[in-house]
This record gives sequence, C-alpha cells and structure tokens, in this order.
Amino acid sequence: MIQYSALLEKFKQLLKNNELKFTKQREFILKALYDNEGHFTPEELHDLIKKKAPNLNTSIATIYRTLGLLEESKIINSISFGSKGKKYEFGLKSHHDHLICIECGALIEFEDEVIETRQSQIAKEHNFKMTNHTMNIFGICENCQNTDQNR
Amino acid sequence: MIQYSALLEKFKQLLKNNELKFTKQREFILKALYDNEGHFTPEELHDLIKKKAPNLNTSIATIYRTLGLLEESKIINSISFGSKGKKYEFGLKSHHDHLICIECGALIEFEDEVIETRQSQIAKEHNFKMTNHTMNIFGICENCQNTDQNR
DNA sequence: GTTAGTGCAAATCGTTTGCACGGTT
DNA sequence: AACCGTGCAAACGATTTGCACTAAC
Repeated sequence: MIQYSALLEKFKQLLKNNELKFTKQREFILKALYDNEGHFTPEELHDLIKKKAPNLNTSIATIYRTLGLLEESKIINSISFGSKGKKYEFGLKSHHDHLICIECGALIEFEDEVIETRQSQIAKEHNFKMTNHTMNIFGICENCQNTDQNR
Repeated sequence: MIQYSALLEKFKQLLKNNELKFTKQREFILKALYDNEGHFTPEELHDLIKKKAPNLNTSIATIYRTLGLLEESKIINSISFGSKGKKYEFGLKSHHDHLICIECGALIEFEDEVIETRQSQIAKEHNFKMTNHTMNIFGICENCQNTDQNR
C-alpha cells in the first residue's frame, strides 16, 4: 500500500499538472479516504470531515467536487447503488471486486486472479481499450441468512 | 429465446399469482422490451411507448412502476450509471455481461463461461447466497478509438 | 494581483408518492 | 361493486451549478 506522504506528493503533482490548487479541503478529503478502510457515501464523508476538521466548514458541494476529481484521477473508486446513490473507497490498492448484501448493504471485498485475467482477455477480444472494470455479486450475506432464519 | 406468447402467459400468471392486474400499459412495456434489442433508460422507453401506443398516454410514473415490477420478477435487468440513471434490458436470455464505452455510452454484451463459474465459486466461498451478479468493463470502444485519432 | 476553489442556496435530474379517477377482475 | 393501476403534479433525495467571496498561487 502506498505511503501517505507519497500519495500526497502524487496528488500535489497531479494538481500542479492541471493548474489546480492544493487546498485544505482537498487534503482532508484525500486523507479521510486514505485513513479509513471502508466505503462511504458523500454524505458520510461530509460528516466525517466535519468531525475531523470542524473549523474548515467544508460544504457538501466541495465533497462532491473533490470526489469527482479523485475518481477521475483513479485515486478513489465508486460503487453505484442505482437511484440510492454511490459509495467511494480508496482506490490505490490491488484491484478487487465486491460482494454486496441486498438486505443489510454490507460490502465484502475479494480478489480473484482468474477473473482479472479473463477480463483483460475479453476486452482485447473486442478491441476494447479497457480503463476500468467492476464486478458485483449481489446476494444475502452469511449474517443476514442466519437472521432471516430466526424470524 | 422464449417465445413472446409464452412470455405473455408467464407474465399474466405472475400477475395473477400476486393479485395484480393485467393492463394495456404493462403489456406494451413488456412487449417494447421484448421486441427491442438493446438497453433503454426509463425516459427512452417512455418515448418508445408513446410512439407505439400514442392513444394509451402512458405516464413516466407507470413506466417506473412497471420496470420495478419486471425487474423484481427477473424478466428484465438493469445496469446502473451512478447519478446518470439506469438502463434496462430484456432479461430472459442467457446471462451475459457488458463492455461499456465511456465516450459514446455504447453497451456491448458478452458471455463468458469462465467468469460465470468463478462467480458462483466465490459466492460459495464467502457463504454468500448469490441472487444476481454483474460485470462491467469500462473503456473506449473500437469505434471511438478510431474517431479520436481523427481529431 | 490573478485565477481557481469555496460555501451557500437555488436549480436540476432521475425517481417516487399521494390522490382522485378509470379500468380490470 | 371492489380494488388495483393509472395519470398528474407535487415531493423527494442525490448531485450540480451560479454567484459573490476567499484563498492559493
């Protein structure tokens, strides 16, 4: 996993290259995503930042703007929940996919070499220049299966 | 591929079993999805229905309600585009996944036995009761790659 | 000092809902 | 006749945008 100092440098460079400015808000959002394992909605991230840096008074609009920027730069990933919004996670770790519980919304990550390889092959077969890929397995997690039985 | 008459029968049965009514609107929406290869937003489907059955005056609310119903019944599938909405496709065909062009929005379907098998295994390994799964490969389609060169 | 970023509130977009009426059973 | 489905318009929730002001360069 990338060191935070290296990440920060990378981010600053990225901003410079695009004539964008390095602001406290952007720094805190990046750090929040780096520090916290897990998947967050913009709203949740907003609350988190408000706790970490109350004096900064970061607005939800800035959260959205920065998340867009970070996702475009591949520093973070998003998982979409249809009309129920999106969740974001730090992205600079080995590629993985998700098991998503349709009852409790839990996200479980997994990595699979077989699938990774096959995806690249398929893209190539279709002359497709792959930039990204996602795999989601929906179902009922172990926990909820047990809970259901107790009803 | 299932015959339309069989599908219609299945649909009527489904409605009856749930004490729901068979209406012209529902029939037209089902038929539109059956007849048209491809992937549609609710809005696009609404326009399509308006053309096929202008006198029916189907509202967008009914489109949404029926799409929800059909998806729940596994007759159609949806692909989510984050805050940019969803697209729906007829679902009673062999399972497949999607290549999605991030420039023109084109959707290309593919089937892959290796991935299908692996997905089931992974779900099992995590004691996950799989109900559904999706794989999306994002990138630039052959067409757009060529177009880009001409700029 | 110039330019981009921010907070705020209003606007927008896709989707959902309450209600009175019309169609299916 | 009973009840569900519909159209309509209003409500909604997530996301985006215009604007005046502030901060980074």
